[in-house]
Amino acid sequence: MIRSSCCRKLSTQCKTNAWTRFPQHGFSTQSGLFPEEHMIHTSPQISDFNSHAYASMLQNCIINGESTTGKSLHCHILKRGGCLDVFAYNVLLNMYVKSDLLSDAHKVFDEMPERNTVSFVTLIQGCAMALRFVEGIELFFRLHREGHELNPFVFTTILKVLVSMEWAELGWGVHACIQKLGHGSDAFVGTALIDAYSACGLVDPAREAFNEIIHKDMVSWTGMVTCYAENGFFEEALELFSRMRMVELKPNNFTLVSVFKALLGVGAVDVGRSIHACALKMRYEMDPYVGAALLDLYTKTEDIEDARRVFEEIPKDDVIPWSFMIARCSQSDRSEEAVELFCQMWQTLVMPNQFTFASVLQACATMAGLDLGKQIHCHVLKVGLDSNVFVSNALMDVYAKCGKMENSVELFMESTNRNDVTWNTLIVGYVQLGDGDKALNLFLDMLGDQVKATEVTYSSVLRACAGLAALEPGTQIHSLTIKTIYDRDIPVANALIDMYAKCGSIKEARLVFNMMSKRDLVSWNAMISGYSMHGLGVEALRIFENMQKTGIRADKLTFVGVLSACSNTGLLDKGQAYFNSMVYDHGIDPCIEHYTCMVGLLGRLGHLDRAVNLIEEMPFEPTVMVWRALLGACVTHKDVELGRISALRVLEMEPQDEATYVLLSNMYATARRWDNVASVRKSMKKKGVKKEPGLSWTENQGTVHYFTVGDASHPDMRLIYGMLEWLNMKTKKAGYVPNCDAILLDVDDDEKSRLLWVHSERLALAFGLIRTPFGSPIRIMKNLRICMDCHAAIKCVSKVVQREIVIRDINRFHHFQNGTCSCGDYW
DNA sequence: CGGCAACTAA
Repeated sequence: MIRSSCCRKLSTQCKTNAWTRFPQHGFSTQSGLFPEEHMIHTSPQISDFNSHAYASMLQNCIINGESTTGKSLHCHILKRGGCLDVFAYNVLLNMYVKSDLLSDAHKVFDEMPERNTVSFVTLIQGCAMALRFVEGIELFFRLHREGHELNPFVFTTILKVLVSMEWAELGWGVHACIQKLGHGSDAFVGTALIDAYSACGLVDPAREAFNEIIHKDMVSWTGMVTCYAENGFFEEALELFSRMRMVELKPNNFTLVSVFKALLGVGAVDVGRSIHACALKMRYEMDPYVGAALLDLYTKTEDIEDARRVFEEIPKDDVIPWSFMIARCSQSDRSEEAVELFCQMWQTLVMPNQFTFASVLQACATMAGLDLGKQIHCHVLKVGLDSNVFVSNALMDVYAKCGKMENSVELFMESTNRNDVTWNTLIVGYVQLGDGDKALNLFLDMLGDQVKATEVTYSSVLRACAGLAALEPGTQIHSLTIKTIYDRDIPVANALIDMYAKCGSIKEARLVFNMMSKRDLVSWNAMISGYSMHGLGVEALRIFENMQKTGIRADKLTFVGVLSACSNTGLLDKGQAYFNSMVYDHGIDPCIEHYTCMVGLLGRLGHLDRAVNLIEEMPFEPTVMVWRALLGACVTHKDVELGRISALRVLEMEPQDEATYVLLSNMYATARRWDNVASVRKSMKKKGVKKEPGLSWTENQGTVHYFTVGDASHPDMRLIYGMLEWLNMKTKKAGYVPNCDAILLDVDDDEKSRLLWVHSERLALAFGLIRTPFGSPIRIMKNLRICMDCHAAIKCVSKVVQREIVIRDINRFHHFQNGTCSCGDYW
């Protein structure tokens, strides 16, 4: 009687707690799986405290996922002071484990009057589900210590835990134990072993485990096929699959997934199609995993139509097929399609996840679709995924690629989750927009924030250095890459070659190139165009010939380098031959850059008529670069009329291009057509052409020293002007005659000569001569084309002072040495 | 009363 009243009391308690708060999980009369409330009091089994009845009711709770009901049953048992048998306790334990209530499970486990192997295995499962692997392992040891039976269930369970922990050492011990007990022949244990070895990439031991299984079932075969497929043994996977069919085991959906993966690995799409047909016959086409594997197969082999067909067929109530298609479209340059799919998905009410957003935003970034990006940004906020690091990185990338760095920075400032990609996105954004200074500052902040720089970081900041022609920072970053071993990364090494070449250290560039153990197309292209921009055409062509021997196929950019090397060096026959070879041997359609090189090459050697013919013949509208190339040739070869036409074409496209006015004026002056010189000056004034201030700079001991024309602001100015006086005297003696045509101002020749000697590049040169040790090269950068007279003067200086002088102007590098320049006086 | 295998990926 006492028991009964307790029970009544408890049942009302439970009713208020469970029934009112969770009506949907309460005692369900409709399901018929649980007795109605009054039945608890009247049921004879329960009043007799029948463990078996509780066990079966708890089992029903597990099947139906009714943890609340299970809990109240537990309450009943406790209140009645009842003592279940070990079987019923195990079911109770399992009920808590399956309801993700590990601490309750632990409590039950501790309170059980006796435990058996099943109790341990059940709790270990719970620990594994809650990712508390160490606890699981401890229970395994305790099970062993307390002398419970080590049956196959124990091993399948513990092997799974070990795989999750990636604890191989203990795995071997467990395998030894399995063999000692002879459980290796058990299909379940054997398959768990296969999976464990597969996860470690140990295919041979997995195969041994497979061979030991006496009665191999479907799962064992599939496990082994999967092991091969996962570890890149695609042929073996397919071979085992066909053997499996010979023993007349029908593959299931699991098998098919691995087979499709293996087929993708060997690129056998056609076989894939026939197995796809089998899958249809076996009605597995609606399995989401099979669907995803098929999408994987068809999208990776560029067979988008088949992929689309699969996609149309399979169920789309899950985010994965959508994400899959969107991701693959974004990655394979079908951004519009990716966006379209995203819109469709949005309408089906399937919730996009972080992957979906990251992928569709990637498509937006590729398309530079700002409005679209903003709309998706709104969706991201709505869904609350804006704090996800992948999504916010992708958003930052969209804004950066659309040139909206301020928005990108804003997101960066707000972000609470940052990783290396976050920093890289911003750095790459600045580099792409040509803001190298900001990129480098951000790199320093990144290092200060203890974020590890990656290959992407290094190659980007090196690109920034290349753009800024900043040799010293570039060299420092080079040492950082060596320290972190990232210098062995091909893109980083390629960026180093480019950086050294663009900073004037072509020898260092070659050194990096030589040190590379593996080179790709970009490495060769970087080296070829590096030599080309330094006027070392013969070296460039030698590199190109070596490249041919490696079997790496040349592309458009390779030939831009090769042809500009010919152009910069004046190798007409070779240039023509390479141009033909490009078209006929390499099957590359010439683009406007190739034609520009050829126009420059013909023009440089005085074949102005042929250059004009080529312009007329080429299948493109000539760009400003083409006309500039022709203008340069006209200046050199004193063809005033053609030069005038070329200059007008340039000015039509870029009316504010001061350099062109200067060239035009110089040309007229050389031809002594003074009235034309005056009209050029007039039209410059009329059009309000702003002279871009000429700026030259040189690095010295970590500081960049800038000079403008006639600059007197540098602290070493007295020394610099002293040096210039001395150079003036020495070069005059060595035969240098000032070319006053380079000065457009209407002043007398003495004054013109004086003005020439305060050109920014000469100030920088004088500073370099004062501040650098004898014998070391002097590197100067200029933001405009080097002036003709400076070019002549510096050639002379290089002989007088016996120093190598490297000047990078807006077009190329000039290596002055012993009275000559690597450009051969043509640039 | 307990155990083994498969999907996207910035």
